[in-house]
Amino acid sequence: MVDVANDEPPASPPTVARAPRTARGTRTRRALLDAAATEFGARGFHATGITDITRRAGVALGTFYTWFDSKEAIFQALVADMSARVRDAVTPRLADADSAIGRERAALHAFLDFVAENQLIYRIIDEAEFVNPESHRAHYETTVGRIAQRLKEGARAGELREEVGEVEAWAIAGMNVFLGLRYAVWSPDLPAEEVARRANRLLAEGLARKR
Amino acid sequence: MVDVANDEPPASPPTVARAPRTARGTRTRRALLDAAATEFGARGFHATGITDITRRAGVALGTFYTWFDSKEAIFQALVADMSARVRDAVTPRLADADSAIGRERAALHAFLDFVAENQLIYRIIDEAEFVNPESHRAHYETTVGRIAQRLKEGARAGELREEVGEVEAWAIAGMNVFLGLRYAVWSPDLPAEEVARRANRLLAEGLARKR
Amino acid sequence: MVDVANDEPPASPPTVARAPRTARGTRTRRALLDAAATEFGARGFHATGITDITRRAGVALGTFYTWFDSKEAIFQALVADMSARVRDAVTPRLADADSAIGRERAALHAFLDFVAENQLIYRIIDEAEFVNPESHRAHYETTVGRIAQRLKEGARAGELREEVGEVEAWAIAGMNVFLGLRYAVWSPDLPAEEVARRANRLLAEGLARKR
Amino acid sequence: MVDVANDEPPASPPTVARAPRTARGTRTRRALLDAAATEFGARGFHATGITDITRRAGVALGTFYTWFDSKEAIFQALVADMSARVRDAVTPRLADADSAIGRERAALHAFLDFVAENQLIYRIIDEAEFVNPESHRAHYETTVGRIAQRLKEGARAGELREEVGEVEAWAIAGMNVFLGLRYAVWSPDLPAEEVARRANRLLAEGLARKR
DNA sequence: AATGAATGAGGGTTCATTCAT
DNA sequence: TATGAATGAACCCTCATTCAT
Repeated sequence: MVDVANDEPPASPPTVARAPRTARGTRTRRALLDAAATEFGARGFHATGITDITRRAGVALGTFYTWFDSKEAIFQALVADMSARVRDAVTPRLADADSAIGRERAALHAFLDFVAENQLIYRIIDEAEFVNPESHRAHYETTVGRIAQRLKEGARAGELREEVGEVEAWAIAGMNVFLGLRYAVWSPDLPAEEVARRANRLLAEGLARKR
Repeated sequence: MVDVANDEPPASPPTVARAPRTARGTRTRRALLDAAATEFGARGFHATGITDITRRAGVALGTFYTWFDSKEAIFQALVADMSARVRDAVTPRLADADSAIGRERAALHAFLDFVAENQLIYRIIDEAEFVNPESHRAHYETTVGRIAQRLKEGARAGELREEVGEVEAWAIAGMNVFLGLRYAVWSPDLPAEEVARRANRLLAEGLARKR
Repeated sequence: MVDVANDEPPASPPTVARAPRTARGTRTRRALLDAAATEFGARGFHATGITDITRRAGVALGTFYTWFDSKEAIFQALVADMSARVRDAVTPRLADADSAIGRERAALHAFLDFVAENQLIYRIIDEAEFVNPESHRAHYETTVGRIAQRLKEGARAGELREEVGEVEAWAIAGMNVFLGLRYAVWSPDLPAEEVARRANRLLAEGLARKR
Repeated sequence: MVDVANDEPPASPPTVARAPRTARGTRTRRALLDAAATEFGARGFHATGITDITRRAGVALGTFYTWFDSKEAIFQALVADMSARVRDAVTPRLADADSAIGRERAALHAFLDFVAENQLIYRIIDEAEFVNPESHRAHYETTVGRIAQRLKEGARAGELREEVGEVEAWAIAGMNVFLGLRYAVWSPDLPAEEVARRANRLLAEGLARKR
């Protein structure tokens, strides 16, 4: 209610987080991010309290706010982090393949492995749709962009049909995510390799019986 | 507005909601479900308060608990309802097609139409993953079950490869959902028909260039 | 962060408080106001917690927010209340006097009595300058307006100098308030009557020695 | 900007602040006091954080506690400083007048000028009533003491009525403060000179019409 | 069945102060 | 002296749920 003159611009823009200026700060910030990943992964965004995070990180409650503006801010930082980690888990495995179709198989396989190893925290990305839609959308647009890029290269190389594009890339992303949820999170009753092989055959030749 | 009446005996345990015994009760219960669909769709589960629902339904706060045990209970009822509505929107359109592949095209097209017409409330199903995982999983297992069923029939009819099965069905479900999110919710920059056509060609013959 | 369509106007304007619809509600709201007056008066706005108020009122914490939007809202309501009570304590006493100058004496005397009887809670009005400047200013502008009105009438009646006006009214208000603080709140080492008599002589004839 | 240096031995107990032993220390302490004056003036005591002060002063947060024991301590130091500054602004102007009544006019005029030039930070003194009552009371008792002293001298000189004393001094103080708030802070719609002239005529001869 | 007031645990955030460097 | 990270008690407010009418 009280409103008086303020002759200064409001500090710095509300970016995702404050940058540490000391080694200790860097350590603490990292500990908070790791703890948050575990807690959000285990209980979800809404059921996780700041105290859950700080307790796991081994710091006092107030310390949280030294490094993050809010619960949403750390969540957003985590989504970006996860997004990068998925990419880093997939990219190097693409080199294993020597064809456009094979690269998609390698990508799915790597993705399934990553999800299996990070079952809980992987879901952070999907929860972002309901917590921080921007970062969720940003993640998937980037991901699909990379798939589309690969498809285009496959087409240029004469391996894939000419008109493959964004629609096909979104379709592949959807396939991968659902297969990950079903076979890496819910019930791993098929080996990742087998799942990747079958899905890849669909990509390669479709479902129709050969005449 | 949204018709969430449930004319079938509920598949879920009767703890979810109480059955009305008067016409007035039926109206009130319906009003609450409609209001909840709109509010959950617009703001999401956690940002929606019981008062948002009762205000929109035009009843007093306490009345909510005459009809539903909890916020989760009404959400769960809505998910079941949405699930049925998606099915009811898709099933009749399958008859338009005269081949196994064509049926998947019809299914996707119908799904995209449904999502476009129910953009906000459709997302209730996806949010269920983080609010009420059981109903989310139940929805997708049922949905995928139906797809798998169709694929099996296509195989039996000699149209599809022999070994199509669950993996392919999950892949299709994922494709459909992501294409819905991208082209029916986020930015409808391609007509549903075109999206369905391209995705269906992928299913029919894969991505590889024909030799 | 999540921002979705909202097709309704935001309920009612944030007036000072919600109007009770039942007798019980009226009682509760009154109890909260009384408790708040006592607590704010004793500890000041910032040192008073909502729990101090609800504890004294004998209701649960959450009940506070059934009747008031915020701590500031109840404070504002109290200032308006106090303002009216001061006026109601002073106005009837004006009739005791039969001259313009005499009316100012009666007013000050009544004011001193009021402050003495309500030492603590009277200060709420002054604290408003730093908590809710609008209501503070509103109170004093109204008060001074009433004084100025009386002075004008005295001038019209030929009792006071022609040009008495707003400046004189503010001067009188200041006198009264400081005399109240000093002789009714801090140390009542002179009877109200004596204080009023001396201050009134100043108003009547000034300080200069008669030649 | 604001000069809050205190060149005199502090009248208050030495717990209020630590004395600098180096030139650098002196500069830092001064910077903190200046920053605090600006911030407290602009936002009030409670809305001002230590970080607001240190940020404006250009020092690190921890440095604050090198020079002041607490937020209250620096506030108290500021009140004492403001009190001295008001006095220093008024005292020399008394020499302009050659009568007891004239001295009160000069005092009010000087006070109005001071308040106009220091609108925001002047209010620190009044906020002290709710932050640090002792210093607030000390300020006004000193101020009123000086006024009473002048009145006594006027009486001794035969210019003022015999019995002028403390009551009249409090009345004058109240007048001055309210006129300052109204005509120097809120809306300067009359020149200080005119305000002082009218208020002084009230002091000189009262309000009654001359017969 | 419906109403609207009452409940109180819980949660996110602030901020004066302390401390290790 | 200065720095900036760390601390944790305190606080306001929300909201799902209960209850008396």
